[in-house]
Amino acid sequence: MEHTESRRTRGRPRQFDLDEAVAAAQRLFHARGYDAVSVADLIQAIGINPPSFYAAFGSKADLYSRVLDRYAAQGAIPLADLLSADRPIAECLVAVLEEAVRRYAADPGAAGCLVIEGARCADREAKGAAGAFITAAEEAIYRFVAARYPDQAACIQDYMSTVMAGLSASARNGHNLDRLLATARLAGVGLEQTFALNRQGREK
Amino acid sequence: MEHTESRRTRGRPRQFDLDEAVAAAQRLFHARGYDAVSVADLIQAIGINPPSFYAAFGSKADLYSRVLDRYAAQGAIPLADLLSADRPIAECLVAVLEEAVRRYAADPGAAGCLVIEGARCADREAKGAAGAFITAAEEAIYRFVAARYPDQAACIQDYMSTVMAGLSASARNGHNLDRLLATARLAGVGLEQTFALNRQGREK
DNA sequence: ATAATAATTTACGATCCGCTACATAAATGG
DNA sequence: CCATTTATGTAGCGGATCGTAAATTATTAT
Repeated sequence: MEHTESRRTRGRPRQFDLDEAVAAAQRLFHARGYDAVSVADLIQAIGINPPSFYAAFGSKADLYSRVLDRYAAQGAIPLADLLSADRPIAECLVAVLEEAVRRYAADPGAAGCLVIEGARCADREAKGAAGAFITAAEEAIYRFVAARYPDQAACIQDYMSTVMAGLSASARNGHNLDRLLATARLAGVGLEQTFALNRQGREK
Repeated sequence: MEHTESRRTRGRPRQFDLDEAVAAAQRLFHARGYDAVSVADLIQAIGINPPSFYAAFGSKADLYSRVLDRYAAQGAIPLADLLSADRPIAECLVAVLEEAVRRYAADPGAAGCLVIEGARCADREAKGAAGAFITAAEEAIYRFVAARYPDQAACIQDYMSTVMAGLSASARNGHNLDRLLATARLAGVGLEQTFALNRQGREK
């Protein structure tokens, strides 16, 4: 009926929608963080019983991994677009910060970054899964900067990571979009000056 | 013998040192965060049994409150000193960031800020206790800036909170002192330019 | 119809959690 | 010496949590 892909398989059909379940889990994880969400919470939110949960997802960490994939495919910051622009580097990086902030503040019930906050959990597996996404983003930023300013790339990568972690935390602490944007732009001053000075140095 | 204050009280004397116990709890809370430390962990680290724990501290949250007091008295950033200096505002604020970073990176086994990280926990009571310290620090920064630049104070307060949360997170993520210091100084550029521009505006 | 497959429901076992009851030990006050 | 007070150790209760075993139900294949 609903599934276009993979025509009728053998046994009893699943009575809940997989993507809806992952979406419900995503809302929970985003709102409370990985550790604070119990399997019981997930089961209740999805509306199924434990055996269905474990049969469908394997474990809480595996489900979280699916949530991250879903997020990457739908809600994540389009780093590739923002960084491939032919604008000045600092402008691109500030655009990343601003775009991040818009997402962090979009849902007051699930403030901050799903990935950054998820990486702070105690579970090794979930931490690794979220950490992989973070590492990928950091490497994208590194490569983007290193293409033109190899010496600055490492330090800018650290700076971007730190600022985004801070912005995510502040979003969780109730800062609204305007406050977060102001903070992000203030953080952008350091970026602008870094590359402005660098350009001066080259022109000398 | 050991206690100079309050000569011998009535009943059986306590067989463990209160401050040592609080110190052990502080190490645990700082290393793992509030939520990830169980009462069983604390009891084991202190070397006592549950009844002694509850008799002495009341609850995990109460003990955490004691830990925060101990931290404020010993390990916290001396905001009053750093901000009362007659140096330029931006310099003072950068000094705060640098001093913070030194503490965040001091113990690799307990990286980041005890208070900032503690405020992220799920327990309402502990969150409130840590939050009070954060609010006090934020207000100190606000007042310091507002004394000379009332219009900028709120935004600078947000910025400082965000950067410090980010630095604490990066410390937890393994950034060493040098990397953190570089990040803090880059964050300082935004502060310097804010007040440099402001001064220009006045002189016009 | 019967077998095979897979999801669902109910129920439960194992573990850990925070916390306390109870009896005991070690000190002081009369 | 006895009462009082306070801390300690053992043992365990009630609850939550994760995960699974067993029987049941719904669907497809032959």
